[in-house]
Amino acid sequence: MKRPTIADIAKRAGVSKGAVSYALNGRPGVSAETRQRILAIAEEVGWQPNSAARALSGSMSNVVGLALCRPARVLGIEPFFMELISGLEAELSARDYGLTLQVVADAEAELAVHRRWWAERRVDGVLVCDLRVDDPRVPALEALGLPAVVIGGPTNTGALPSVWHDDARPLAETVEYLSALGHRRIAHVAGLPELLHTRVRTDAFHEVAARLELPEAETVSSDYTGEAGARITRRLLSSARRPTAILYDNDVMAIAGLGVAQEMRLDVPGDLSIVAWDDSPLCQLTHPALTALGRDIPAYGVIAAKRLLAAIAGEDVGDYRDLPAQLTTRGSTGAVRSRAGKVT
Amino acid sequence: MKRPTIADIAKRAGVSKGAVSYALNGRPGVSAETRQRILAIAEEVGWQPNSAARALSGSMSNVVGLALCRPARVLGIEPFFMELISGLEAELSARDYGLTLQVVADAEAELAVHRRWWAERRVDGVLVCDLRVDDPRVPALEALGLPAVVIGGPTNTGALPSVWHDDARPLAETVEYLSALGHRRIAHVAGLPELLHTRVRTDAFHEVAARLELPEAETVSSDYTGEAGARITRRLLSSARRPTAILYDNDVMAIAGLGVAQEMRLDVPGDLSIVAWDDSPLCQLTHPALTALGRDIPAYGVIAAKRLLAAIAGEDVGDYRDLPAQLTTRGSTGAVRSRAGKVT
DNA sequence: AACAGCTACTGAACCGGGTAAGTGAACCGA
DNA sequence: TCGGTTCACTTACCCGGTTCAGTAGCTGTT
Repeated sequence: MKRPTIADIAKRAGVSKGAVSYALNGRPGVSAETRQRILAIAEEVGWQPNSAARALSGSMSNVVGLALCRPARVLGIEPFFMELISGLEAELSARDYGLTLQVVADAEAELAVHRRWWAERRVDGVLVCDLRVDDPRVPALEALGLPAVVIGGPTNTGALPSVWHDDARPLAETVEYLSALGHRRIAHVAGLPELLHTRVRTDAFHEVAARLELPEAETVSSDYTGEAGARITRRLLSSARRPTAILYDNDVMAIAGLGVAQEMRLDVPGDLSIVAWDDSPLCQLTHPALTALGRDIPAYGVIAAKRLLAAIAGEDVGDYRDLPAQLTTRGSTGAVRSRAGKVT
Repeated sequence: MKRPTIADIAKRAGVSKGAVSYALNGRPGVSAETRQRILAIAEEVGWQPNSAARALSGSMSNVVGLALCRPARVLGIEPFFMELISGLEAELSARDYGLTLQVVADAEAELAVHRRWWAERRVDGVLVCDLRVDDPRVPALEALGLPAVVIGGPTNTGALPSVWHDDARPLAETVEYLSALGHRRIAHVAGLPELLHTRVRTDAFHEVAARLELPEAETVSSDYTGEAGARITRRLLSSARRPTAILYDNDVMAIAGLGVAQEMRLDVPGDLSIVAWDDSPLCQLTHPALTALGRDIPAYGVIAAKRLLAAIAGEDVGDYRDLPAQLTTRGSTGAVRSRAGKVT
């Protein structure tokens, strides 16, 4: 019942601790015969290395950290994080790495957690989500020398490697698609304005709006909750010159927006087209189903984990550009009705 | 830049390592004056205990483990797990405990993870989710002597303490409520049949159906996905004697079911009443909004964490019964239409 | 003065691995 | 036959804390 140590194995094999250590780690210094004997005993007694002892002498914890700073409600309802975690986990556990998770209140708390993890040598590296426009974590992590991979970017990441994807192009393509369907008044319900990807999307939105000469393009910030999505949609649709298409920065808000439109007796897509960013299974459950910009999030997590492990191993990891989001058209988008079109 | 150790502090304070250890841990053996001096130095150099060294000598890792065995898609879309994790985390981090997460493929893999964690002394205790009817993890964890708290139960948990809530009563109340609204043909779209709570709910459903003399009460198993919910709903509503009310074991299936009903031009709640188990914000985004059985999941997580920490501390922890789910009625349930009622 | 009892420490062992340096025996070439 | 090399180990110490057994110095008691 007591957990065996290498000393126990050494005693049973009639060799020293050192020999056992060499044998178990596949290092030279023991004969093939002795190695076999030691491995057999280790197997028999169910030996596993004590992680603390390994971490203490090897100065590696074989753990990476992920701190999330979103309120419980949002974390729960956003499939993104769990899908990302699934992907991270798949890669980490395949390489015998653990993942520790901490939910924090804000960016300062997250930084404090990183510092503590580092000082306590609890993790070998961290993943940084929700990159902010002027993110205090980037210079702090650089100063600490704690291996880190930023999920997002690729700008504003300092010297930290990033795993990113281009949001500007898919956004432009989506607006171009809506424009081709005849939409002239398009609104963008964006996410938290302090997040970098919100900035990227918003900038791209205004740029393409200018290019396509859509002077009434409007961006509104939100907090990703369904309530915010509903409230903003209600306001947008109540205005005299209401938009004929709305692009939401997550699926929950898009679903809420669809609900508001239906409550206001607007036909989707006849009177209003809706596009969601983040194509989770939820998008297929509504009626009409939501046209959405989707990516393979677990795969993104796998890449991020691979890169972080490489960075921990001391490799010189550069930025990695993942595939951009793909627009999947479903029932929520369509051509502008002639009447609605005429108002323009 | 190099992280300070107690030896560094000892040198600067002109005392021995032991004295520093006593001072930093608030134990007797040093004068108040010396203690102050040592604490000041520790503060100044930013000392934090090396977690590996502590774990090695103290034989406590200050980490608890949570293994989840659901596919990425389901994990992402079920708010339950993230909300639970938020709650767990709130309590754990307040007590300087970490949470390690692992996503696994099946119950055997989960057990293997528990064994490894135990053998490597990586965790001080584990949380067990998704209790199965005949769960191999229970006897295995008992045999290991690894502190564990089962989230679910209270039966089939052997000698392990559980944090549970009664599903039978809320289910019965829900069926009684539907019955009072005139529903006679009620279906139950249950979750994975191997999960204990599915069994509890299903048994309760048939018991109350017998009591209320609803011979056509039917339970169908599912895998919690929206696709399953849609498929089963389509089949139920296509039958000659279709149900007038359906109770779904999670919100995603309920939303999918609502979609199918609307696609089939059935009025909700006129032709069909819908109740969802798990009241996430999603339930309020549909039209009509979903009547749902909800609980405070983060609070449940806090309790589970408290209990696990108590069990780790060697306290004799008993089962804890949390509040049962509360039915929140919204637009998706209503009285049976006379025409529909007559069919009975 | 002798002794007990206390405080405030010190020194060393210990947790369970990793690893550099050292050792004895076998082997090998000149 | 002897020095050099390699092999297969052993020895001993390290990682950074915790903890237990001393111990020196002071106080109080009789």
